[in-house]
Amino acid sequence: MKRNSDKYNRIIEAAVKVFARKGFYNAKVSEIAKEAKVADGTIYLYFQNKDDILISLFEVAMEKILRNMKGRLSRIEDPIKKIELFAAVHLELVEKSKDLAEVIQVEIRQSSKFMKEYRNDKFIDYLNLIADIVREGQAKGVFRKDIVPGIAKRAFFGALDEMSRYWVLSTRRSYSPQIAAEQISRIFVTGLIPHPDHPPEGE
Amino acid sequence: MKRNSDKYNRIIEAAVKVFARKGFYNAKVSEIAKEAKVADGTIYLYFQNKDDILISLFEVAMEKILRNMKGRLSRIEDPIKKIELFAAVHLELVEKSKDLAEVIQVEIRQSSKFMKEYRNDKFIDYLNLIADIVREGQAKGVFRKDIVPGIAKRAFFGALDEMSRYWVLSTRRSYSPQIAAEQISRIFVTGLIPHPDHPPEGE
Amino acid sequence: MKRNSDKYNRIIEAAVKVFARKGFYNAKVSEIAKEAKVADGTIYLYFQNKDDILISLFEVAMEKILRNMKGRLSRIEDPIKKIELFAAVHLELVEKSKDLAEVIQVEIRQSSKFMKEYRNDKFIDYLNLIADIVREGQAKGVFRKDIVPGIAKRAFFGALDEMSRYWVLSTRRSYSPQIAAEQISRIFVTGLIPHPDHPPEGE
Amino acid sequence: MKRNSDKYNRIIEAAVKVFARKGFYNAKVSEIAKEAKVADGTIYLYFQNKDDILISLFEVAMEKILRNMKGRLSRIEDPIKKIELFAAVHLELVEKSKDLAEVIQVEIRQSSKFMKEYRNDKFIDYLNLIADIVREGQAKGVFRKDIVPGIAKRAFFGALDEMSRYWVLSTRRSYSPQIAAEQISRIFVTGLIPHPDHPPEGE
DNA sequence: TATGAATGAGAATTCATTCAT
DNA sequence: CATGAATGAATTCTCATTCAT
Repeated sequence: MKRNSDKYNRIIEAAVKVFARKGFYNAKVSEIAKEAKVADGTIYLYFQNKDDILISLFEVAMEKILRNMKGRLSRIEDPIKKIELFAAVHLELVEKSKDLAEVIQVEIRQSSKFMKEYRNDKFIDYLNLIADIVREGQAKGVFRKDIVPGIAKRAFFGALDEMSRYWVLSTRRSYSPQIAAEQISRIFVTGLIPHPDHPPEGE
Repeated sequence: MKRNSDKYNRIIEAAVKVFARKGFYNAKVSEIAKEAKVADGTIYLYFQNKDDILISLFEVAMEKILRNMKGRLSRIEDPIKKIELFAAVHLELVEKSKDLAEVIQVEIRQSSKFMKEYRNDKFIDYLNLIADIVREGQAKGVFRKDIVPGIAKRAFFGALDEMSRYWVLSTRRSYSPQIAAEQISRIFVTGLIPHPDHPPEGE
Repeated sequence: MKRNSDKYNRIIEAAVKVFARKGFYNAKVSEIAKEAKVADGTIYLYFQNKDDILISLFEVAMEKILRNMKGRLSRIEDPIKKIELFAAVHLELVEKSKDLAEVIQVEIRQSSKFMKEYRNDKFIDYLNLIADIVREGQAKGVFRKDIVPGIAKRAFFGALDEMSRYWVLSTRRSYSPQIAAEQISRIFVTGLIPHPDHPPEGE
Repeated sequence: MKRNSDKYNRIIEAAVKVFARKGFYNAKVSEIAKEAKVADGTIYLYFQNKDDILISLFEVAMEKILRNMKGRLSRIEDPIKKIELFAAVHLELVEKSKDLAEVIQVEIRQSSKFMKEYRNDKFIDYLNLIADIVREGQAKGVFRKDIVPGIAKRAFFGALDEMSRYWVLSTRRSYSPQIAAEQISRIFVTGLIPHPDHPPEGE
């Protein structure tokens, strides 16, 4: 419904704030309404129910994130640089949109309800960007062929995601997104073992 | 509370099942009681409230997991083998205790409520097992020194954890725990780039 | 809360009936809702909780009683007649509003909870109407000066109140409010001992 | 059951404390048990249920109070002195046994439940001690005959009782029991109007 | 479209009472 | 007699959702 209305977006934005603050189950619809400066009932003109707010919020956000990431990746050739870019962009985004990151991280995943009943295509697409990079690297002979892209994508995403969770849930933050991104992509690209062809960067 | 009785454990086990099936917020205390074959009120002789069931469950489980993992790691010297073992043991455990894994994954680690309000020492200890391996490897000159253990531990754990989430939340399972563990530790140890000293697949 | 609606008053009136019938602790909120013909939840739009219903009920009633009593007393000069009037009005009110009287009598007083935690200003004001009459009488030389108004007010109110309790809690009623009021004020004004200047009234 | 057992009395005494502290409805049987240093179940060997504790407590106490008051009154001839004695003894007792007084006052006498359902003979006997004094005074020509003893007894008791309530529920206490007793009996005996034969203050 | 008062289903928790030991 | 772990009925209050205005 009316996805472009001003109120639709206000409600989404309000929901991001409230869900991040309270968590999905402890957030009240009336609180979102208040934050969005609309009446409680108005929310039900734009969303079917509370669940639908969360799902819509997620889809709208992932749509944007996905488009952005695709665009940025398309301008690069080197699979290694793509991996590095993915990490950097992902963690910057988390850094810039803390509330949104928290909701996506915590609330969407938490609801086994959603993850089980709801086919999370956008998220799968996002993961597959990584698998595509890996496959591309393998085709180009840059990446080793004994790594399964379907596992590598989860491993790489999981690594970034755990870093995000740490930022999102703890108040302090020991490492900058740049450093974290660089470290994580370095581990993935060259591994923990010293690599003759790839001496550590910047040293 | 009187932890002597077997009722305490029966309730914990019932809670694992019910939380895994329904999620924390959709699980009813009376359902846990029924599953544990005790009266509703009995639960409150052993736990302060619903939250306390979840937290206790987590602590009891992490205690055991932590002790087991420590024991297994202590019998190995080689940091590379330790990384491989960690991955294998972690994923086997998830495989063996699906319900428990799901509850820990989804309901506790993903819960803003619990992760924000409650100091999760056991989990931190678990993560630090990884940091310790990395540090040890660096000290022995086996691992590169430009990797920050505090980031590596999260990256490695996150990779395993995302793999688990996939198993736990999807019904099908494309890869065996053994293969996943082996792949993930390979990526971490040697990276995506072909490594002259470490040809693929243990040859 | 929105006191404009007639629902507020309907709930108060329903609560008076139900509390009188069952007592505060044995009254169910759902019963009050039913009696007021509103949904259970509606009560919580107008009152914070069950306690608040009782307190609000009390304040609303005392407000009215206090205003009425003040108005009636202000039209009289003679302190003796004021004492007589107070007794008459108080007991008539009890007679006319049995349920309300019972709730005020029994439920509010009973709750040590309420009487201890809740500063019962309206009731104190009501008592002080009596102290004022006594003081006025002493100033005018009509009442003896060796009586402490702060004790006399409690003695007089207590006498009326015990009479009320008797009516409210027993089903039968041996004496009319008029006779009781007249007897009690007579005792207070002239005492038990035959008084030369004040021969018994009406004989 | 076993009214003379040590435990019976310990439970009664514990109940007095707990009911005074929390009120009947907010008092927990287990709390009484704890205070009495017996097991929860033991209470049910001596009392049928929670109500029965309150009623028994009341009967035991009234029995004693009644016997004491009767004994003291029987040693005096003058009805005026008897009135004075009654007031003094009643208020002293309240003073000495605060908890007990509060429970009788607030929890029993103010309880619709108990006062409606339960025929309160001991209390009626106590009130009738006053009626008897009045009647005796009237027979001896000391008290005026136009006062109805059945009303006077409630008025006098109510006056004392309101004074007690004040002490019991407020923490401070403005007047000593002696002064209050003396004032209240003075009002009852001679009234508010200056009385030629009875100048103030016992002269 | 927008409102927000009203609804009422639903669930956690308490605690008097029981009964096996 | 005494215990206290276990029971489960019972009730307040919340909050997503509706619908008359």
